[in-house]
Amino acid sequence: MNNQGISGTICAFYEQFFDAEKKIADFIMENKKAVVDMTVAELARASGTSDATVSRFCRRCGFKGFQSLKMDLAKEVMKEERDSLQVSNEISRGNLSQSLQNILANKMAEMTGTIGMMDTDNLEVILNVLEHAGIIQFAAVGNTIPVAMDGAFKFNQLGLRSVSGSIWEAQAAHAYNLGPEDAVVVISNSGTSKRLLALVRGAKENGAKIIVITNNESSPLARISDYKIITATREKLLTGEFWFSRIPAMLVIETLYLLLFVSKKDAAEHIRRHEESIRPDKME
Amino acid sequence: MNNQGISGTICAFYEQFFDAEKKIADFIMENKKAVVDMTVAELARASGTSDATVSRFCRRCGFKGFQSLKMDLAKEVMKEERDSLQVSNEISRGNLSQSLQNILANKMAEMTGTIGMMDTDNLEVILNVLEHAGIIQFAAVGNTIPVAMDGAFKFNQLGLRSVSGSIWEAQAAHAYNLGPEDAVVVISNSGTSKRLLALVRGAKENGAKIIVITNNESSPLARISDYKIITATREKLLTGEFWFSRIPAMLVIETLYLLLFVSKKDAAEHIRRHEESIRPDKME
DNA sequence: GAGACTATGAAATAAATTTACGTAATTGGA
DNA sequence: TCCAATTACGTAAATTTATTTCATAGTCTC
Repeated sequence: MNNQGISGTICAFYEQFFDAEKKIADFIMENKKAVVDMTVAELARASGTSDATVSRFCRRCGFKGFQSLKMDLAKEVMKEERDSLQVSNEISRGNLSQSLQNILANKMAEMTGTIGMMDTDNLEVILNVLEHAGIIQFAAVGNTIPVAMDGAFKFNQLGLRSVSGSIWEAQAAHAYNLGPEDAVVVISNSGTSKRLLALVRGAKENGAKIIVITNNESSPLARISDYKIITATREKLLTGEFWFSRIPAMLVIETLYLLLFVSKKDAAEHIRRHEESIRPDKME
Repeated sequence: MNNQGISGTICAFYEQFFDAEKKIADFIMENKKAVVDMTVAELARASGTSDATVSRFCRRCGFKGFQSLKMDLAKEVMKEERDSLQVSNEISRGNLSQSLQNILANKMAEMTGTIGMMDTDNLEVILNVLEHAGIIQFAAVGNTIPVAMDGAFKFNQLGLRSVSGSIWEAQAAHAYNLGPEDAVVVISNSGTSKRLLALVRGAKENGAKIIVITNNESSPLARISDYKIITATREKLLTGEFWFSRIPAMLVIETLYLLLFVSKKDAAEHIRRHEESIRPDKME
């Protein structure tokens, strides 16, 4: 059974092929992409040979049959496409298709980077803190507030008491009421927000544990916190100017959520009840 | 005719599959590599269904037939191999390192699927609508509200007037005030929220353009909307139970944002001014 | 509980692939 | 030059594989 690319096989055996087989080989090499959607009969006609020869050709190349060869060809086409796909930061309305691929590549890199930088020991400790916290406050300012809200939503669904808010004063007031058994998850790309820093200081004085999700390892917020998770946001690179991607922070939240979900025994039941509660708004 | 990724397609259509079709979908997702070398009959037996159902399944996913689906699957397997993205659903506290990789792989697959299913012509039209809208309302309910808020934040930064809110009544009241020059971006995984449907109907009666971001291609919201972008959320498969990933929807928002950013001449200036306005809260 | 509807699998049909077989062309030895 | 022997290759039959049809069992509705 063949397992190493048709092109290679064809080239290696080319001289041993009979005349009709060479015709088939030539046609495949010239029209890989089209052959993927052909039947034996079509390929036979297109290459000026016959069904039988095509079928025999596949066997002689080491494949189980025509379908098997086609599967291999499909993979090869994909491989070549991928290789010729150079990831760049170019985004334009002119070439939407390529721009989408570039955006995707950048987002994938952000996610890979974020997960890659996670230290499992550190993560383990953070998960423990969260699991045993009295209350978890998700804090953020500006356009990161949606991520904090999402965190509170998700954690409440798991059965972990959580709060968040869009008004800084209210968030701060709440933080000042926390105690040693509680935890604050601060989300801040830059890690330099004075308001979040004030909030964190207040919570810390009361003994609450501080977990920060930030893009900036050595920022004031990162330094003051007990535990940190560093994200790999790269919009600075993408547009040359500004941060705005919420995806890495969101990924961190979803990751914590998933890991807590699998270890918390009653999590599924909590989620089921939540789903039940929102069912009346759903159709069907 | 389907042109991108089975995983994405399966995730997007999963809810509208019948029971037997879900069995097939599940089996394919779990055994991609093996399915590439299977016949219809083999897949039917392996998934506990029948030949007829498998064949119908391929059609319903948008493929020309079983062979066509298999070609696509072969390509996808290759793509994942190249990215060394062996998507596994195993998540446990026991092996954090591996679990992180599995979570990452799933998230990457969600993103690849979501971007892959985007049709550039459709996207072009949507970008045009957004660029020329009088006001853009981002609407959502429940735990998707953070995504809508993020959308409004980002679009305002670009200089595109946008609103969102966390109170449904207020969102609905606003939607009823829109006119033909305005647009509503509705975000709903299931696409079945009665409240969002009511909101959309109101806006539509006033002539506003409706753009939906949903995981469910044939949901009531998707059908009533003028334009749709389908996401490939796969948490149903990941935990076997519930949807909760906001990342695909967020990716759509960020993608629209980036594409509008590069085509809108004054976008950079708008963002600069916004950054300036929040500087006082930043340290250093 | 009767009637309409529909999801599904068994069986029939259709399509595609492989195998069997025959032919024509080439080779080599008288 | 002519007659086996060989063999590359195509036609057509056989087989495998995929799709469509149709009957049924289950669900929903009135």
